Amino acid sequence: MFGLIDCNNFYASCERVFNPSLNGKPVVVLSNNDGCIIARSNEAKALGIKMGTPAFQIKEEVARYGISVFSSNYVLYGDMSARVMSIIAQHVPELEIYSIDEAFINFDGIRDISQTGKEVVHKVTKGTGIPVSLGVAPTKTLAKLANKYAKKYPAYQRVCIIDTEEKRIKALQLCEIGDVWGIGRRIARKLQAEGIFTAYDFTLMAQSRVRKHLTIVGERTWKELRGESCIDMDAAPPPKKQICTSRSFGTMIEDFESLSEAIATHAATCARKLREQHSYAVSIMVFIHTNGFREDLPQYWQNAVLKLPVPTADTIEIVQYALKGLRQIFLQGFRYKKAGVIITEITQHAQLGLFDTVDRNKRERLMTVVDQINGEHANRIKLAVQGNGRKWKLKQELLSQRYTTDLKEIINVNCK
DNA sequence: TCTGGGGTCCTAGGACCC
DNA sequence: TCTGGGGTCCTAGGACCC
Repeated sequence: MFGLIDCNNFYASCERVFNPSLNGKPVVVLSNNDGCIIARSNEAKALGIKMGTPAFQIKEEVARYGISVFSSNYVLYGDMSARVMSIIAQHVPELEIYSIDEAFINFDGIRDISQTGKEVVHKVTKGTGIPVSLGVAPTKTLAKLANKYAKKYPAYQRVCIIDTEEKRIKALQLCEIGDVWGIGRRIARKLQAEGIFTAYDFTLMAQSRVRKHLTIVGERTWKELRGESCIDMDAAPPPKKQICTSRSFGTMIEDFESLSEAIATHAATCARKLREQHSYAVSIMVFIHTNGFREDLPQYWQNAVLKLPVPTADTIEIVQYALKGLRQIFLQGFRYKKAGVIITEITQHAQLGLFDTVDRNKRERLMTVVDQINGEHANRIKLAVQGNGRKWKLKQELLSQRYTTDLKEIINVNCK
């Protein structure tokens, strides 16, 4: 049996842990640059605040209902996530961290799943202050579904188990087709046009028709919903095949100087991510573009791909090549909104070059030391060309404190 | 004024090979 | 009317996830 445990309204819940006066009140968290809504408390959902809505469009509701609004605080959420995951790991035989707020659990070999499940949910909530829910079923897709019901119906007390044919069919009949894991907006619309409205309807389709119209991806979902497990546990995720770092700017920028600071910073982040998974970049892509929403302004979207002479994870080298790419595509006279670096080709083996002029052993030792220091104090060591980001940094006007990772921002309790 | 960021997988079609 | 067959690799685009 598979379990899916996930944190309820994770980012909003993190903000509440350190600010209990927000309990019972509507809370929303914004995307990078304070752009749009990416997390909502139940109270905010009840007010009809939709996921993905641009922040400026809900100004009126914020004032009228007293909604608390936060910028994303990924340092805080990442740390809270690690705490949640480590508590879960203490109670179950196998754990697959699926995203910042979700994990699959392998319940094989556990005698009383209901008892263990309830215990895990209780321990996490007690240990971190983050409410979680658990769904259990014979396949991952059904576990996702069970999780939805664990959240939706209070009677389940946050743990819902689909362990009989009767429960499986009931769950499928109550589930709209678009709510199934693996069925997105496009395919949901396509299926609805053919008269398929629930997950149950979908499982009654002929396998050949599913295969033909939805490819083997849809076929897998179809099988999983029928109780045949096709998606296994993946305890140690394989190294990434592509690594991307990009950001929109807080304000639009025009000068090459600021753009190169941003590109250098993103390239340095990519290099660090590469080293974390012990990989090397074979080729990289640099892109810049203007603000597509501003139809009144001249537009420019461009990218450059560069092959590295020798596969590398060296910050200095990757930054050099990224800036070379930027020089190839930069044009004066546009107001840029976003820039990024993508490592498009990755290898696990550093093949040395015959005409290589870089002392790679020395550089690797240097990077190890840099990573060590930056591991303790983020961004303490960086290249001068990365600059200070004053002109292009993110907009984060509503940021909460990094309560758990910075002594200077630790929670302050006044006892009178 | 203001609209996120980082991934994966699959397919179709073209280029190229023997 | 007629134009091999079978295979690989690459890329762009589409779909999905959180």
